[in-house]
Amino acid sequence: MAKVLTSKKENYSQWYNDLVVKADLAESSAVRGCMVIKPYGYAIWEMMQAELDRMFKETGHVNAYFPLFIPKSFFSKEADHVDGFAKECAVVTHYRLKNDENGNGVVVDPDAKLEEELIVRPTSETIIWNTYKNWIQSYRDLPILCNQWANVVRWEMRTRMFLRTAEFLWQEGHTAHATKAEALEETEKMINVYSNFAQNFMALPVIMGAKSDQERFAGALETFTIEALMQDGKALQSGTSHFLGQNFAKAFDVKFTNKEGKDELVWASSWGVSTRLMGALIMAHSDDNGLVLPPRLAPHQVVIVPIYKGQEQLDAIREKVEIITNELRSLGVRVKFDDRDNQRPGWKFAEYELKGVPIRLAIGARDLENGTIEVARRDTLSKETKSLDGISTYIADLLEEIQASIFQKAMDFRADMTTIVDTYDEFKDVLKNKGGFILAHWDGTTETELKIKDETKATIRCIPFDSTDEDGVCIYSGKPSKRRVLFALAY
RNA sequence: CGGGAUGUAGCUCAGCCAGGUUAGAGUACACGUCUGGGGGGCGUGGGGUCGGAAGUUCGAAUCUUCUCAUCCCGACCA
Repeated sequence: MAKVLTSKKENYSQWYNDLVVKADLAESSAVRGCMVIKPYGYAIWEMMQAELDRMFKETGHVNAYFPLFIPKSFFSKEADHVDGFAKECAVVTHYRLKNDENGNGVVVDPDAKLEEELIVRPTSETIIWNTYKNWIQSYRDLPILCNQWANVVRWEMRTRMFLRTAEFLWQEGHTAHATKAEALEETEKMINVYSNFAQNFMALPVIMGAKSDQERFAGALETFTIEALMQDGKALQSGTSHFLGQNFAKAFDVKFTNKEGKDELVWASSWGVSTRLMGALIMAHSDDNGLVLPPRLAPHQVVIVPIYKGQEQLDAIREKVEIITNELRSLGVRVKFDDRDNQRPGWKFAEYELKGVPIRLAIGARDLENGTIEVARRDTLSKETKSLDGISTYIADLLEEIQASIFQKAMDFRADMTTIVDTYDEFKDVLKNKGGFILAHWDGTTETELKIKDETKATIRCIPFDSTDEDGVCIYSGKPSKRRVLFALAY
C-alpha cells in the first residue's frame, strides 16, 4: 500500500499532522492558529459530546449559555486569574467598520471605539460568577450545577491542530455550593466522570491526581487532572477539575444567607475538557496506516465494501448486505454500506483504514457463492473470512473485543513506559533515552519543581490519587518525601 | 519577541544561482475506455495576475529594494 503518512518513527509530529489532514479530521484555516474541523472530525467530537453530556446530566447538571465577550474589568477582579490569562487574550476594541476614504477597502472606524474593551473569553469564570451573583441569595438557591458547551480563545504563540489552537471547542462546568465539602466533592466527582469517559469510551488510560502549586489553574485552590500518555512518551493533560474555594465569590461578591440567617460566601468548582481530547485520541491509538478509533466513539463502527463487476452483481450483493445491515442496526451497531461506484475497492480499504473505522466487511461474488464475508479489524489489521451465519452477533461481540483490546494495548504501553526512579541521574537518563511517565520522590517545594523543569523540561504532571505513602528522599534536594509524584515531558 | 527558512496549478514541488520560445512535473480534477478481492492501466482535456508593490533591463518566476504571509527552532503555553 502506498504510504500517505509520514511514519511515526521518522517524525512523530509530522505523522500527527499528516494523520489529522489525511483522515479528514481537520485542516488549517486562513486564520492564524485556527483550524477547520471537518465533518468526519466533527462527527467524532459529537460522539464525545453526546456521551459527556449524558454523563453530566446523569450527575445532576444542566446546560446553559453565557456570553462570548467579557468586559475587561471583570478580569482584574481575581488577581491570580488575570495573571494566568492576560498574555493570551484577544481584545475587541471597536464595533464598526467603514469604507476607507482613500479607497483601500474597509478600515476600522476610529469613531467606533468601545468605552470598555471586551475580552473574547479564554474561560468563563468571571462572566459566570458575575451572573451567579444575581442568581444566589439564599441557601435555597444552591447548589447551581451548570455546564456550557462553548468556544474559547487563547492567543497561543504556537499552535497545533487539536492540541493547542487559538480557538477551541470545549465544555466548562461551573458550580456553586453552600459548603466547602460539597464543592470539593463536586470537584472530585467530575474528575472521576472524566476519567471514566476517557477510559471506557476513548480507551485512554489516565492517571488521576492533583496538580502542584505551580501547575494549578489560575485562581484555583486545587486542580485535579487526568493525565494520559501519548505514543511518543509525552504526557497530555486531558481534562481538569478545579476547586475554586471562595475566590470567585469574593471577587464578585457572591453571598448567600444560610439557615441561621447569616451571610456566607459561596464555594465554587469549575471543570472542562476540550477538543484537545481529539488529539489524545489520535496520539494514543493510531498507527502508520492512520487513525484507530475505539468502537464506542467511531461514527461508523462497521463499513461494508462491495466488490463487484456490473450492476447485476451489485444488486445481488446489495440484497445480502441489506439483511446484514438491518441485523447490525437492530443490535445498535453503526454501520455504513459504501456502494459508491466512483471509487474502487482498494481505494476504499485504504480510506477507511486512514479514518480508523474499527471493522471493515468486504463482500463479493466469491462470498455470495460460498456464503461468506471478509472481516477486517482496523486495530490489528488482521483479516478473516467468516460464514454469514450469525455474522451480526459476531460483529457486535467483536466490537466489544476491539474496544477492550485497544484499551489493554494502551495500558500495556503505559506500564512499559512508566519508570520508578530514585536518583536525579537516573531521572535524567530515563527522560532522555526512554521518556514516558516517571515516578519519583519530590520534596514538595515549588523551588525544586522549577529547577527540575528548568534543567530537564520535565514537569510534575500530578500527585496521583492512588499513590501509597512511602518514605523516601527527593531526587533533587535529598529532603525527605512521603510519596512519589508523576513526572513527564508534556504537550 | 530573538534565530532560520519558504511563498510558482486545488495539493506537493521543479525551474531562480549564470534573466531570453507558449512556465513544467507528480498528484488531484473532467471526459473516454479497458477494469474491479489493497490507493489500477491507457488516452484526451481544463486549470497559473509565479504572494504583493516598486525598481534595474530591449526583456524579470529568475536580479535589487520594500512589504505581506506562512512554516520551523527557541522563548511562551493555568
